[in-house]
Amino acid sequence: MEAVQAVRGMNDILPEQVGWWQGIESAAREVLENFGYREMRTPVAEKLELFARGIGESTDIVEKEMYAFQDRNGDWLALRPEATASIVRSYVQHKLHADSGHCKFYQIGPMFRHERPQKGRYRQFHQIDAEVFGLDGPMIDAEMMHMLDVLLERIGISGVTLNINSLGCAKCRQVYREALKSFLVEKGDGFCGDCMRRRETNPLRVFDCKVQRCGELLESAPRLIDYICDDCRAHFDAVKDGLEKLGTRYAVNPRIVRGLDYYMRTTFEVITDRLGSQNAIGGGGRYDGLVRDLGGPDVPAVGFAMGMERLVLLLEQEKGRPVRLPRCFFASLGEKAGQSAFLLAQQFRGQGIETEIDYEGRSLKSQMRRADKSGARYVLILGEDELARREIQLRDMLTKTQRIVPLENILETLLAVDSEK
RNA sequence: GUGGGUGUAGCUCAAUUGGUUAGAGCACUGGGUUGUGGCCCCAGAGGCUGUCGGUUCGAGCCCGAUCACUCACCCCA
Repeated sequence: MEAVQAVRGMNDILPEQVGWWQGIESAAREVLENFGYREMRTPVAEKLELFARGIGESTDIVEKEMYAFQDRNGDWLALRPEATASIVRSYVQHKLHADSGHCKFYQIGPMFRHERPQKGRYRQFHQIDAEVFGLDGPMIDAEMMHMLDVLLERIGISGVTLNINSLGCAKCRQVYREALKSFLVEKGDGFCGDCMRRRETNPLRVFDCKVQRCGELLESAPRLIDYICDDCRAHFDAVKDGLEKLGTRYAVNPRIVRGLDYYMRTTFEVITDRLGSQNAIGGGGRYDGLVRDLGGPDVPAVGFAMGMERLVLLLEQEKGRPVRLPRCFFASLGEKAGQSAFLLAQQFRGQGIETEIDYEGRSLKSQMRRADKSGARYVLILGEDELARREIQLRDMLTKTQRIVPLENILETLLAVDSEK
């Protein structure tokens, strides 16, 4: 009988790793709530149309990476490839914009893209996602990036760089696109095949190219920064000013272009050099037109997403795994003592003391070995002799000291001994 | 979707030019101590060498296919 395997690119997170995940999630909740964000949980599947409209028909995500399928009614659905479209949909559907001036939401959960897996990139992956609706000023852009900085520090990740850029608004970007396009045509066939193709489909993306020659040619390319209109420039300057006042270090990087259609003005990425070619651990930007495009009011918005797998990979490089250890381990000899130990262990757990026990009636030596491996600080040994005398042995595995305690006092004694340490 | 690399015990890896019964370390189980952990010693268990086909007297090793993993491209978190 052949065993069934997990789906390609969709991974189990086993107990020995789950500590990282719990740490990241609790840090994220703490920091985001602290900045006024509230959690929202949307379904993992949506109407296919939502993503097609929200992310952009011509993006790679929509064109070839979506988990799309027909349900039994024949409706086209898709597993969400990112969270923003869903959150916007929910925001519009429940008319949350009626509540107050602005809204801040976050969401933590799995996303799905049918790509070829590699290091730091999987078909089911997890994101921490935050969105703000109703604010068009630069302060929130700066605050959001600052929050990202705070969050990463709280999680315990260092050595990353915040790169920022401005894409301008629809108007100035149009002017720039034309200028860039004619530059690319002028330079002709010096560029790689991919860039030649991008020239027609999405010229801005040439800045993402990793081919060295293309990078060199682009040195003299027109810069978006020089083309953005006065309003956009003022916005960008104010974002940078805000970051400086908040003490958040950043680098202006004109190559931060982002793959989703809806971005405008501020875009940013948090980059690391320790993850191979998947170097972005988080990214986001402003998308003022999207809510309207998805049938809602004309509300400005900013958001970001962080890749949790990539955070875990970084944490693993830096530190040893966090392991959870039981406090107590019950060892017993004989059937009657085993029963008593079993009931005592439940009492301990009832008091919130993490407790493990041998269930199999093994030799004491073997139980001690297991106790040691479990990492428990205290072992409680109950044999027939102790039971007859209404006593129990309390052994401290660290100090290797052992004492006899009356059975009815064991809980209080343990609590007293443990709190001294 | 395209290209490279790798598949041998739970894990990390050996196995001479193709040659008899595929080994080791770690981990696991038991014992050395009638009831006491780590170190040490002894023993045990654990494998269709990813799968299918081919070449050969003979394949873990060579060839083909397939699957999986992995890295990179593309793209992105």
